[in-house]
Amino acid sequence: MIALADCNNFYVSCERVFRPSLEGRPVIVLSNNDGCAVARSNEAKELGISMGVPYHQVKKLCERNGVTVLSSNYELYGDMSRRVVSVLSRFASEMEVYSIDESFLNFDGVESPLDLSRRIRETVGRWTGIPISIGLGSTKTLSKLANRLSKKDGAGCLEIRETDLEALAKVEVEDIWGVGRRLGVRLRRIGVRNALGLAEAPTSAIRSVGGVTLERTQRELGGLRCIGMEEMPQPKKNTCSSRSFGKPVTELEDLEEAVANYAVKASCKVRKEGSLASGIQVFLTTNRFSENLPQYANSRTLAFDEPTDDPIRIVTNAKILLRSIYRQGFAYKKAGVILLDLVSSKRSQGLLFEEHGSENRKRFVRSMEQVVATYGPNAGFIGAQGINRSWSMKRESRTPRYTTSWEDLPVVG
DNA sequence: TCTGGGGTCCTAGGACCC
DNA sequence: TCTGGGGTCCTAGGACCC
Repeated sequence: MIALADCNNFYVSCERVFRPSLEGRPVIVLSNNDGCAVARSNEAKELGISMGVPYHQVKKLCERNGVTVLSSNYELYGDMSRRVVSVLSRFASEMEVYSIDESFLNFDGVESPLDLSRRIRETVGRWTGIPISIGLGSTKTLSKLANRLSKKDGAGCLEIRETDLEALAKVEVEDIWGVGRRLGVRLRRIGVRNALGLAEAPTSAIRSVGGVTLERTQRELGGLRCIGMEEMPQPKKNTCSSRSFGKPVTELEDLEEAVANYAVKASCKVRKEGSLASGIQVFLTTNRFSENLPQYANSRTLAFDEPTDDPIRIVTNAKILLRSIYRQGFAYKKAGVILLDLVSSKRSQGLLFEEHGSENRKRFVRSMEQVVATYGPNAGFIGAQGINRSWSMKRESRTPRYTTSWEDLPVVG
């Protein structure tokens, strides 16, 4: 038996832990740049605010109905996620942290999975303040399905069997894990409308619609395990840092500043993972929604002569790539840096003739990191990152970092 | 006016090899 | 007149996930 533990309306629930007055009221959390609604309380869902809707489309609705609108606070959500994971890990010998708000737990051999689930749900709620739902099934896909059904009927914990045809028929085809909008359309075209339909369709038809991936999903619905548990997070193959700008950017100098910042951020990520990047890609794009404005998007890639995590080298190359794709006369909306083909720093092959002074450079980077860790990001940065940062994103109503910053600790009494 | 960010996997097609 | 067969590797694009 596999269990999927999923936090309810996760970002909203995190906010409510520290602002209990938001309980029972409509709340939404916006994506970066205050762009879209990415988390909604049940009350907000009832108002008809859909997942991913651009905020400007529902702004009036929110004001009319007294919806509390918050910018996203990823420091808080990341920390709350770690807490939930640490509680969950007490209850299962094998577990896979699947996303910031979901974990799979292996319940093979557990005598009464439903009882255990109820206990876990209660403990997580009491120890972290986060409400969760748990779905049970013989495969990952079925546990996801059970989880969805449990949220629908408010049970909190629910088990599904592949033989329970009635339950399978309740799940719309595009709500199945692994079936998105596109495949949903194509499946409906061949008469598959829900999970039962997918489970019972001829395999050859499923394969021609969605290849081996969809065939796997079909077998999982039938109770055959095709997707294994991954206890250890696999090392990343690429890492990306990108942001939309708070307002359109036209000047190369501003773009260079922004791209330098993304490059530094991406280089920090790979250093933390113990990886080195073999290549780098820089991309930029105008606002694709502004149909009446001239559009331009481009990207360019280059390979390093040896894998690296050196921020100065990465920034230098990022700027070279940016200049090669920048065109004057466009209002840019977004840019980003992707570090490609990451390899473990332990297994990396160096150049035959080592660059002189590279040890010093490494020591320098480490010292810089310590300075920033101790005194904050403004205590030391590369000149190319700029000081004004007029392009930086909007984040108008972020709550304090209650659990990760001394200045933001909540005060009791 | 305003529309997120960060990932993975699979497939088809082209370039190239002998 | 007749124009092979069997591979690998890379990339772009499309699908999905949260």
